[in-house]
Amino acid sequence: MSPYDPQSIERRWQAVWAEESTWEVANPGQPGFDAAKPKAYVLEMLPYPSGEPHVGHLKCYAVGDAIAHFRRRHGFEVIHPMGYDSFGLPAENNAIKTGEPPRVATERSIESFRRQFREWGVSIDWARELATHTPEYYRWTQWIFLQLFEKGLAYRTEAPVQWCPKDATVLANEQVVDGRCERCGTEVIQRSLEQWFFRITEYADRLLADFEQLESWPEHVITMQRNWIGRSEGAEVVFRCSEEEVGLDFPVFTTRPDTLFGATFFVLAPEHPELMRLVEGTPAEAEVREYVNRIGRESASERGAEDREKTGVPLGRSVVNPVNGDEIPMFVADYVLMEYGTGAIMAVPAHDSRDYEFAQAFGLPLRRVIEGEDAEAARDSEGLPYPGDGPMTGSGRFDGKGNRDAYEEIVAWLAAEGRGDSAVNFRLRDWLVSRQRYWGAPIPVVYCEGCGEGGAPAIVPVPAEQLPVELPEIEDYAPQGKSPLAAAEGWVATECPRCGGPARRETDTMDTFVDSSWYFLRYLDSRNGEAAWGREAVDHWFPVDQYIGGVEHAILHLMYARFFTKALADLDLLGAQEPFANLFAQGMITRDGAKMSKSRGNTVSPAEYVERYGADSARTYVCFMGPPERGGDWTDEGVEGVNRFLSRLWRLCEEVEGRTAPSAVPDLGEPAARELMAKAHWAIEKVTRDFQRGFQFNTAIAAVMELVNDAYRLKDGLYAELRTGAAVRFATATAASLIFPFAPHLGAEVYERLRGERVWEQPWPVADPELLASDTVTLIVQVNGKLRDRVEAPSEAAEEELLALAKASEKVSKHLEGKDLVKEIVVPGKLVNLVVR
RNA sequence: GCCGGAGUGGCGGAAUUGGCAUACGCGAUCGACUCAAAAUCGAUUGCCUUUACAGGCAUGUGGGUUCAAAUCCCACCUCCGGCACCA
Repeated sequence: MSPYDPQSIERRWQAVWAEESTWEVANPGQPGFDAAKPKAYVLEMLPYPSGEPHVGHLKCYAVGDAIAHFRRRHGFEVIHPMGYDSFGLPAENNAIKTGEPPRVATERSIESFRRQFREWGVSIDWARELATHTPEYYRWTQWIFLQLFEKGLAYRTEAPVQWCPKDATVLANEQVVDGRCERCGTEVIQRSLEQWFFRITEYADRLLADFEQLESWPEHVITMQRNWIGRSEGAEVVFRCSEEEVGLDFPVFTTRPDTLFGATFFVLAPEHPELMRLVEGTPAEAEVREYVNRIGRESASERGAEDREKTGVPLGRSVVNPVNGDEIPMFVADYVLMEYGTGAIMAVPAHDSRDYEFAQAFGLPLRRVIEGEDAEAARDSEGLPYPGDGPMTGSGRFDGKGNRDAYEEIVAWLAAEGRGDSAVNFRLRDWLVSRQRYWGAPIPVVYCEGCGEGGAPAIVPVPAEQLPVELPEIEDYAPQGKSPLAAAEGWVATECPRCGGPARRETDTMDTFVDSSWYFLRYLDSRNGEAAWGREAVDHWFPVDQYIGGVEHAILHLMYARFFTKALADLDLLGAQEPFANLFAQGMITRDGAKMSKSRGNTVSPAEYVERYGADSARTYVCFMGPPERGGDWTDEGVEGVNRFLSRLWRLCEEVEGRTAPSAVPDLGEPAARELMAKAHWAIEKVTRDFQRGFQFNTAIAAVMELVNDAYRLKDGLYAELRTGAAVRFATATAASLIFPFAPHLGAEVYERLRGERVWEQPWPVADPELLASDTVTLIVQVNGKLRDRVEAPSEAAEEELLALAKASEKVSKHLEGKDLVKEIVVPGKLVNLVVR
């Protein structure tokens, strides 16, 4: 008997799958396309190729591959492609440090990922492979940009933006975490720059509403996106700064129009565009200017600090409260944010904690307009600020009404007067997509003086037939506040496609999240040189039936991809509104309880384990560690345990092959054989159910382990007879069949040896209900809910019979003596509970 | 502060959704094989009392519903994740 040698088994099957292109599927209209088969699009998030794959990748693709195999064997035509998200900052930063062109490092890394995915035995349709940094791909990224531009969904404007001084680039709001750059951790500063945006805010309502259309997404991912979009309902109300002063209208957004009568002052954000106009030439000007400059120099995290004192400067101006005509003083203060609402607020210190703090600091009056539960206390300023509900007070004709009712009436009244209206506000900002970096897809527009008007050059899109706008080779990748592309003079200077005159290329590139917002469409027709995709292919395969990836992309990538899908559907380029019907968010693997990082030195290299124990052990282990949606701590002992199980299956196979006949039919008359057969069918049932109920792979694998353990325990007694030995062969082949989605190489090997067939071509086994049902049941007999005895009973027995058997037990009757039987509960085939007093 | 998720052995975690709590794996202890080790195989492994038979107590805490609760209800505690001066 030879020992389990994963290396040779795995090499053998990988060669078969590569030679036979086993996992390639045809598109509609292509030879080999089977229209009768239902389709399943199984997709894992594409990797960012940097260095070598890590355990997170192993887990993601192990989970995804198990699902793909499971669906295939349920009769689905499974499309399971792979690609690389190969543009991005790390490759470029590496280039700045080492001088090695990003393309070279990236392609080396892709080669390593590709090789390892093959070594892991992942069932990928390699004919569809793509990389986002190739001109064949980014040509279409640029084409999509132009489609959005034509629709007005891509636009260029000057805006205050988040700027990372270290990476010398603008960041999307989503890439700023705690006021720091998500990538390098440097504190972000605010700058005002001309930038390209995608109008994702136009889709805010649909992005919220269409959660309904999703089949199965983790609740917390939906919640995170919902929080991020941050829809709030309220009213926009106009406060006017009188003609005698400056004659300007200041709209504010409020979620509490019911507190309008309580507004005692008014605050503008330091970035508010009308701010300087209000104080120009007044005594307040110098102080306001100094305040604004000081705030401008502060970082986002300083400004957002938790226990920050309220600061501000009075403007010496006032606005009129439209509900009561009161003149209230204006301030500038940094607790008001320009990015949210209108950058101006009405301050109601009696009912808002932030306004309250500011009022305390500046000695401003409070005005209570909603009584709390305790009307007595409401007379003085006890319990303020009060955020709750109650009857109105100090609000003219609304006094005495509930504040919720007053809310509606006040909004209606303002609308009738033309001083306000109900309004909805979102936290979501438009998506800033331009980056002043080299390693990305160039934005396909040129600036033409000749076509421009009034001195400003015109933005002229590059015509689709001239795409791609290829990224030029450059020598210096270091950013100098503008894109390194700006230095490639020969590339920047071009011809205007509209007038033929001299023009200059846009030197910014696109955020890599743009590349990954549509790759799942390109897979469906990745060799198409005429279009981004053929409509027939997309209509057949799209949307993705099962998407798998880390939670770290719960907001950014997933929301951008949803936005793209909707925008492309609106352009009639595809038929679906949502890209991912089902989402599975895998948990993170840690080592020694901590996140893996190079600096901590606790990284796990999958290649090392694949070499030592085989890909099957490594893959099965990451699925067995715990529920895959949760994280887990990697231990070497754990991998060894799984390896032990697989080699036990291997030894069982070797033994069974030599000691049983392939054609023998298991004898169900022999109790041990029957027990083992029943166990095999129980395992089929269990694994199938665990798959269907949210990919509970840990328990599915445990069931196969149990089956193998039982086969091991019973085998020696069964080999004696040909017909009973057949049960061991059956159990072993079944175990191979069930473990195949996790350990495909060994699964295929064992199955082929015992059955002479390729396991992936076999339908998923179905449990025989007759074998699952047993002749006898073990009756659990309880007295007053406490376990007293276990009694064997025929499974067909009637209720009275079961009761009689239960009472006949010696242990039970002991507890019944001298007591009244109050109630008898019989759960058929399971349990008898006798209630006594 | 708001929203979401979770608390079960020494550890990762099971429990057919109200019916034998702790499957499976790790770790630990003992034994077989061996000159020895590795590998493998077998046994034990929630806590307490008991030589044993047996009994009692255990699913974060306290209460409730029920013949029966890890599971349902109420209150509380703790941990993790997301958002947060968002008007």
